[in-house]
Amino acid sequence: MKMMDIGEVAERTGVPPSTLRYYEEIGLIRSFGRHGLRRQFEPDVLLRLSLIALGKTAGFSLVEIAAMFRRDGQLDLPRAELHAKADELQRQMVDLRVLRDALRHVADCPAPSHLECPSFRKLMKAASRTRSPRKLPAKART
Amino acid sequence: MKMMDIGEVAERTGVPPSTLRYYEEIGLIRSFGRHGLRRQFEPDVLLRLSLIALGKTAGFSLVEIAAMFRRDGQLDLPRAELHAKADELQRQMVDLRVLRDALRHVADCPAPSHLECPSFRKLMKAASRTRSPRKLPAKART
DNA sequence: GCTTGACCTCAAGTTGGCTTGAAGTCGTAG
DNA sequence: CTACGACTTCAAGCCAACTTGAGGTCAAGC
Repeated sequence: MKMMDIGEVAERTGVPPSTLRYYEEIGLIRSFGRHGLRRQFEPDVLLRLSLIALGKTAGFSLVEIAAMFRRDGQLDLPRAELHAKADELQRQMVDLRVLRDALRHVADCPAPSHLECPSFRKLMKAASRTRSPRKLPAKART
Repeated sequence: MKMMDIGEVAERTGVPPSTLRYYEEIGLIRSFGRHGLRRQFEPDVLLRLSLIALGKTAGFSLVEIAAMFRRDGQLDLPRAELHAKADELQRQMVDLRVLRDALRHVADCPAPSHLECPSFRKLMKAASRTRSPRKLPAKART
């Protein structure tokens, strides 16, 4: 039962204390009582934070992620939704490929104006067919 | 010189008038004078909006996109940067593939608890190595 | 027993990309 | 000529996911 202070959790996960408090506030994680004022976290929380990170990377909102945990901490993953998500990622990959090719073309095309280059226009058209992209959550740590 | 009202532009691009006004406000598009109060847009703007959409799909912010246009409407993209961007997209694709596979596994794995499934844990680890994901801008119109 | 510094709360602020609402203008079809 | 409806402005609101700041608490090491 080695409990951790919020600072230790932060250090071990890279998730800042303010965020951990926020996560607790919205019910995404739980602390196990206090030591004085201080929240005490069970080691459990580390795994849970990994799962949260995974979910975020996949483009789920915090609310969606919260819904995937059962009260016992087990995952309760909506299979159909996961498949949908995987398919969405697949489409995103296709879009990215088109885009990547477009950028590469633009970088190498000798045409005086990209806007007049037929193959660029074609690539653009392909790209404009893309599905509404879901937000891949940011936090590019700049 | 067939000018368009904002409504026509909206209809032809799917971008709502409020957004078009917002884009003009931040200098992302321009209108060519007014007819009475009404903005008049040149057909040009349609192409420009396609490019903007393309940029958004690639994960560029509106500010970044704005920086890619020269005053004459031409694109101004340094080759090196474009290649870098393309490479970034490539990495993003790889990350997405890992994630997609992880999701598919989770959706289909018969293990009683994902947390105990070795291959899930492995996928999680792989996913947690992913680069900082670029924001694919959202606003899936729900 | 006192200082220290890691924690605490709560409210408010931030960012990006828009949307909404109220109140006003104006070209055109009838 | 008048009504209509498509436009206009401007300020404010919204959302997610946090962060920041002010002011307070408290356990542990000296």
